[in-house]
Amino acid sequence: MFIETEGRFVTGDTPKSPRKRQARGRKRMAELLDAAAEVFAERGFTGATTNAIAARAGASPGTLYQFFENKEAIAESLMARYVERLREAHGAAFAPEVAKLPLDRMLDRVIDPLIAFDRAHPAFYALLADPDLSPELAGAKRPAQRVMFERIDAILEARAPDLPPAKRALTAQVAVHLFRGLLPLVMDATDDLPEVTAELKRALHAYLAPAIGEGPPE
Amino acid sequence: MFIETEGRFVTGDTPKSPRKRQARGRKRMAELLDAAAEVFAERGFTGATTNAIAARAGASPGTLYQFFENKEAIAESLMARYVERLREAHGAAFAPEVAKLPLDRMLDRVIDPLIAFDRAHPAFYALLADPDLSPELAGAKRPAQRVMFERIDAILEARAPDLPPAKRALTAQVAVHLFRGLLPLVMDATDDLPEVTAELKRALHAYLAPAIGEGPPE
DNA sequence: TTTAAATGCGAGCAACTGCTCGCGTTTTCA
DNA sequence: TGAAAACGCGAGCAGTTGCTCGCATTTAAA
Repeated sequence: MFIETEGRFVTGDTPKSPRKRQARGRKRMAELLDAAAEVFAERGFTGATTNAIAARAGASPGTLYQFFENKEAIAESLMARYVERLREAHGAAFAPEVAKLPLDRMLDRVIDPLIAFDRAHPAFYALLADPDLSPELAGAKRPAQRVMFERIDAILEARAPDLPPAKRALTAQVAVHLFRGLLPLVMDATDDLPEVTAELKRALHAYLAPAIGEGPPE
Repeated sequence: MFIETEGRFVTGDTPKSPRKRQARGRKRMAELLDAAAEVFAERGFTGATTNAIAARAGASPGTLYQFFENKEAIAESLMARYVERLREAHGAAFAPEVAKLPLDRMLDRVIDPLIAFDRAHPAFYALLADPDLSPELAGAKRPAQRVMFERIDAILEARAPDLPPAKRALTAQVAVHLFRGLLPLVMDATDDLPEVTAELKRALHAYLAPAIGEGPPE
């Protein structure tokens, strides 16, 4: 029926019978993903070694490959986990009511949790920012990009219903990239995080205000 | 006295005697850098193979390593070359007079050549965007970042002399990152390049206008 | 012309890395 | 309880990659 961890279908091939994971096995997978997050955050995707990930999790390479087809699959699973956590943790930031807030309030509600998430999960940022894996891991990155894009697009639709969809999509994409452009500053910030955050909001506010207005739509 | 291609000094060690390059040798170096630019653009830094670079230049690995200490040095030389070209080609975009233009004109003068340069030199973008090499190649990336930062900072100083230096530096850095954030869209754009460019300018205009005003300082 | 330095080659080394395979242990389930 | 399945190990394979080394050729200087 289905395959765990994004199993892929090969032409003319029935999907491999899904392996029945025991509680112990699922725990190991989680541990391996935790370890992978650490190593990816430290060395990036290409710099990370599957042996190192296994060792970090206190497991052997053989064990790792019992749960993940290959290195790429590890990153994919990790990204899937992040996307899931992002949805559940910050779906509230994009609740319908948010679209009715004044622009500055809205930005607070959207930006603050996102920054907190990125800073709490450096591997998420490392994988997203790494262009090496674009061809192979595009499939893993895309959902994460989608999450942000779609929700911002939805907010824009609520705020500026008259904006043509193409223009709205462009605006949403630009907004996402503006945010991501400042992420390096946000990630490196220490004492000056509040200032950098304020500047990020200022930039987004300035860009979005002409398109959707300062206040809520009447 | 000095060492070619960013020779480094090791503690308690006299710099290696600089090698006297012949015209033939300098030409080979240029060819190798051209080849490196192609391969870096196609595969990124880690994905690029020194053997592939040598082959692309019609040279052997041994020849390559006669001119470059190691793979990292290739990227460093290439970045140095780009920084030099950037300075000479677009120094005009940052001429003193530019600071006296209205903001939108100023952005045209600064942004258009930068976009043209980035699109003409994909390896430049590939190396700048690649986070893998951050630790090792930070030294090679920094000058490139500096070029943009310092000049924008200079413009800001001319336009808003009353802005505290710390605040001005932050604004300049944010502006650079906003630009870089939209670079992926700019690089991938085909038909819609004009729209993306316009959006980039819109964003920068909106962010900078409050700080330095629409028109030239009186 | 002589000679030392610069250029050039390419087989191949040493190290690394993703991943496998054989085998032993633990858990599930009938 | 017994077998099948899941879990676990780690030595090590196969492939890759940055880089070297011995040697040949070309060029610059004396």
